[in-house]
Formats: sequence, structure tokens, C-alpha cells
Amino acid sequence: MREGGSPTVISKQALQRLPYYTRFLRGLREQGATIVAAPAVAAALGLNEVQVRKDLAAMSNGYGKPKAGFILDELIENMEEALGYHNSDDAVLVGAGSLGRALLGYGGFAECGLNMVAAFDANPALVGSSISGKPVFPMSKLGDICGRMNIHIGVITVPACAAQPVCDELVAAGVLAIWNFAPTHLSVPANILVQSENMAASLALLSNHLRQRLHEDMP
Amino acid sequence: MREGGSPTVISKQALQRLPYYTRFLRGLREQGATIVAAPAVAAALGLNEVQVRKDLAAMSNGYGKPKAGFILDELIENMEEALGYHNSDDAVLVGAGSLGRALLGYGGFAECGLNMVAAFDANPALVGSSISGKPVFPMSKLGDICGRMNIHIGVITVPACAAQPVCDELVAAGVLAIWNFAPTHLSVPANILVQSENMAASLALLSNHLRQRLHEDMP
DNA sequence: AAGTTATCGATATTATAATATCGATAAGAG
DNA sequence: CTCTTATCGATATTATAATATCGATAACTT
Repeated sequence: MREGGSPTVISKQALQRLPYYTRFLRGLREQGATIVAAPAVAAALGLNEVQVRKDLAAMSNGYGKPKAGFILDELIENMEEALGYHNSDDAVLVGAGSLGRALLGYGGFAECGLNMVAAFDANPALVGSSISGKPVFPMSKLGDICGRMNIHIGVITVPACAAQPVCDELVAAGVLAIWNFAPTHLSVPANILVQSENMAASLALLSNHLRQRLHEDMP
Repeated sequence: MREGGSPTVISKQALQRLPYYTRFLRGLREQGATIVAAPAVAAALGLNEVQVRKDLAAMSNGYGKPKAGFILDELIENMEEALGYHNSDDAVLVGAGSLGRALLGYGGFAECGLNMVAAFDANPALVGSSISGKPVFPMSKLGDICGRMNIHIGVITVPACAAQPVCDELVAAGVLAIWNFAPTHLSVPANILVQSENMAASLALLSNHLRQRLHEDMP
């Protein structure tokens, strides 16, 4: 933020820390705090003090004050703005399987600025029903509905083998950002963003850690 | 891998690429291929050629052959080993809400070496039932069951406000690695790994990208 | 058999992010 | 009012990962 209102380029990594800061700072505010220092945040979230200070400074309108810290309200406001929590984006979900249904039913996305308006599925048995209040349409309607509703975000929760064709359809329908839960790589044009939710990759880290821990005990 | 059988330290990032390689290479093998070159993989997955070559080299027993590539079977075997797909780890899940149920019902974890054996929930109405064949126990049984079954992985799918206490209980019960789906930071002892599934962080990237795309069209 | 070429391994370079250091400054104590 | 101290901003350093470059080598072509 800072003065003029906009740039202060924020790094990808920092952007991903913002939700944690936001959550923690809101908690502080509820307890009546109005100012917060970087070291306190760092300790609470298990981060490096300098890193936190830089992140907070980037989200502060003016400057932090020595011996005191940063203004809470400013930080929270600017973080929410940077995270897009203020202007909510409409999205569609493709693949109303168990994971898709869970995501449709999760209320937490609303406060993150994501509003799922509809689902699509290839299974005729699901079409016409509604899940957590969201209507399920046939795949054939995807282009039409996305176009008319001006949808820019697509969520993919279909099996891996179906993911690429679905992705292509979403792109053709005008979607600019894709949240992919299928365990596969998706090829898209250069200006489209794919954010893959890497469950298998996460598991890889867990399993690897576990093996190392169990081995060091008895080598 | 390479000769002796073990080390070749693999970086965190590379480890997270392995599932994508594995999936793609299996596909090639099904089509009858026996050898694969780094540039082909790089093109298919949208990665840098040198990066892929280094990753594959680390997963190859001997060396790749110029003009040809790497032996498929070796790569797949070593990757599955590095990913822990061969020896499956038992895990418990805490929080049988909609996301928890979706994860319990997802069959794909088995082939990633994760075996969810039971769920725990604070809601008495759920206790005693079973979800996708997995029994739901009361929280009070957590320590006992984890200890007796020698569980080392815990999956947290409770609301954010309940996550830290649940995490503490899991650690006390001997869990060494935690897969956290609650949108909050978890504090743990140094030797415990927390892998947080960052939905809010992913959304932050999506929203950010979207804003930039929409702004550059009409600045 | 000789020449061409795609790929390899190794090393060097660059990019990105995390962390350490240090003088400056404002809050609070005495 | 002066002293102490926690925190700040800025700069420098280090860590990690991605990418570029180049000679060497094995497959294929002619």
C-alpha cells in the first residue's frame, strides 16, 4: 500500500502468509489491541521477526513506530484489500463428487472473497439437483453460463483423467484463473493462472519427514 | 538413489514435483515406452528442461544416456519409493465435518501410501457411526487408539478455533506429522512436521492474479 | 564408417526469498 | 529531563532453487 494507494509489489510467498497474519491480527483486535509489533506476530506464528516486519511494513500506510509497532486497523484493512476479501469473485465448480460437494458446502470461502455460484457435472443423475443451495448444471451449459454470468474463476474437482478437457472448456468459456484439485498438471495459455492444490505433494512431504524421523531413532 | 541405495538428498521442491512426474511417466509406460528424455517430460509438464533432467537424474540408478534418456522403470520405481508409496502409513483424521468426510471417502490416498484408519469427532451424534467404512471415535479415545495402533500421522479437519488443542492432543498421542486443513497456524515441538493445506493462501494467489488481469485490460 | 544431432552431466550464473546486522527513534522508567 | 530499551527501517549477507551454458557421448543417418 503506502501513500499513493497501490503498488508496493508483494511477493508470492508473502501473499500466502497474509491470511495467517489477517487471522491473527483480527484476534488481537477483538481483544482490544490497537497496535502490534512485528516480534509478537513472529513469535505467535513461528516466523522470522525480520520477515514479519517487512511484510507488515508493506501492508502499512505510513511507517511503524519504534518501540511500539504498527496500527492494527491499517494492517487488517490493507491485508484484506490485498487478499481481495472486499470485492468477491464469482466462481463455478466442475465435478460434484465428494470433494466438490465438500467445497460447495464450505462456508469459509465467502469471507475470502470467493462466491461459488454453480456446479457442473457430467453425471445426468446429478444435473438439476442442487448442492448446498448451488444448482448443478450439465457440462453442455458451461460456456453459456460462464459467459452470461461473467465468471472468471473455475474450480476443478473431477478425476485426473477428465481434468485437462474440463480445463480447456473453462478457458474457452472465459475463465482466467483455475483452482485445480485434480492430481495432474494442466496446460493453459500463458495468461491463465492455474493454482493446483497439491494433495499428493503434501503427502510426499509428510511421508518423507516421517521416514526420516523413524529412521533417526533407530538407524 | 544411485548405487549404494539411499541418500542423494532431494530438495523439498523437487519432492513436490515427483507426484507429477510419476503420474506422467506411468502414462508413458502404459503406452509401451521404456525410456524417456528430460525435454519430453519438461514440455509435457510445463517445466524447465534442466530442472527436469536434474530431478530425473536424482531418481535414476545409473545415468541417463545421451540422445536417448532415462530408463522408465527405474525412474518410476525410485520415485514411488521416494514418495513412500510402497510402505503405507496409517493415519487418523480429526473432525468429521464435510471436508473430513470427503477426505475419508477419497480413495486416491491409498496409492499415495496413506491409509486412514479412523476418525475422531467431538460431536456425540457422530461417535459410533462409520464414514466410508472408517469408525468414528470420541475425542477421549484419541490418545489410547493412536498409541495402540502406532499412528504417526494426524489429519486435522476441525474449525480453526479448535485446531490448536486438537494438534496438541495428537502430538501428545505420539503423532509425528500433521496434515492441517484448518486455516490457522499450529505451534508444535521442533521435531514435528506440520503441513498446512493453505486454501486461503491459494485463493489469495488466484484473486491477486485475477485483479491484475482485469486491470491490465482496462487500466 | 563418418558425420550429424539430440540429449546428457557438470559447472556457472541468476533469481528469489530468508535471515542477520546495525544505526536511528520513540516510548516508558527513574 | 535523561537514560534505557524495544522496535523500527535499511542494508548486507546467506540460503535455496531455477536457469543458462558448454563440452562429451551415444544414437541415428547417409
